[in-house]
Amino acid sequence: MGRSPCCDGEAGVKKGPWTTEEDKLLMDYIQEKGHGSWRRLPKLAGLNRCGKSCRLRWTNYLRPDIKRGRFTDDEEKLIIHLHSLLGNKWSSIATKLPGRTDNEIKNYWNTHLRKKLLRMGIDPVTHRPRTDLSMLAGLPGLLAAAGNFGGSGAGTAAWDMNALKLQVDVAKFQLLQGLVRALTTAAAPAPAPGMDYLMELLAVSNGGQHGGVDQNILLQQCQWNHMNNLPALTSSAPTSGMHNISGLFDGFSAGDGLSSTELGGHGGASWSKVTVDPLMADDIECKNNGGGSVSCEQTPASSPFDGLESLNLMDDLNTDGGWKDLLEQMPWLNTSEL
DNA sequence: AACGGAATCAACCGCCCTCGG
DNA sequence: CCCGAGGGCGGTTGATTCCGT
Repeated sequence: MGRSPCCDGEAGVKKGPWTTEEDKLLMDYIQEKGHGSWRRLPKLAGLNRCGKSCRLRWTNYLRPDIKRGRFTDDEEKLIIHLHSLLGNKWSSIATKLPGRTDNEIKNYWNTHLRKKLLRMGIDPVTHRPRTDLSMLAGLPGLLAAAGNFGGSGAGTAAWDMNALKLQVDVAKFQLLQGLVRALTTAAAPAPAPGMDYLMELLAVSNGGQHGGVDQNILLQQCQWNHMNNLPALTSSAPTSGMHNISGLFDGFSAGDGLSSTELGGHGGASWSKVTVDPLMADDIECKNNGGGSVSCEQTPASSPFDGLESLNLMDDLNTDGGWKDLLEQMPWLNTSEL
């Protein structure tokens, strides 16, 4: 089809920043007569601008229902979540944030959120850990060196917190999270061997300090009982928007750098193949099969997001013999749910 | 105080889609 | 069905502001 002829060949049409006089002319005209045809509007309103420029100025700046000022935490989380589902569909995302324009959201994403995710080790395109799985190769060695995993109870050997801090990244964090979840639900002898150590690693990887993560919250998040402790990834009604979605982040926003989107949205989904889709809002059915085994069914064929959040931890584990070896030291651990 | 680089965001560009003739 | 006008969208630019040195 080619380019629109709009604004082409209109020599002498003004470009650049709008003056207050121009703003007033545009506001007055639209408020009195509506915008009608954008192409004809500039002439009728007495503006030396192209229609497209007028439309942009109105929709992104002059419209009376535009909300100004900082994005709230809830808005920020909603944008991240919607972006994980919709990608760069800024106009679609904007429809879920009343008063915000697609341009504003796009700018905010590019200047703040994208960088924030990158800093957290999350790929802003895929919303998954920037997983260079080769990085994981060293972890079993780390574990072996640091603690006495296969043997008698929690590891007690001295280990270098700072070295671990450097080496345990977000991807590892998620695998560790998986292990902890498995540990908490398997029919393990009590106390679960290695549990303390893994919790310690998680704390380190999440902030370098024991207090980096509320371990009770983490434990809750990791437990696998009837899936009741999973965040409310879906609801059976058209999502109540902010409320429902912000629930995904409960308990994980306290300045630790990782929200439960990362913990629950990715980690959780990776276990259960739950499709995280508040827009489609399909029901999910989970069945407790006993013995820590839970099966879930969802994903209507029509969902455009089928499989979007699916990721099989076992694939990751199988790519690395070291992890296999590690798991073999925990024979009581049922990995079938991974 | 001056400077330079980084961050911000309004505005523009160009492609795509829809719809009516 | 074809074509073109009009509008919408996502990507990019560049002027301005902020911030560290």
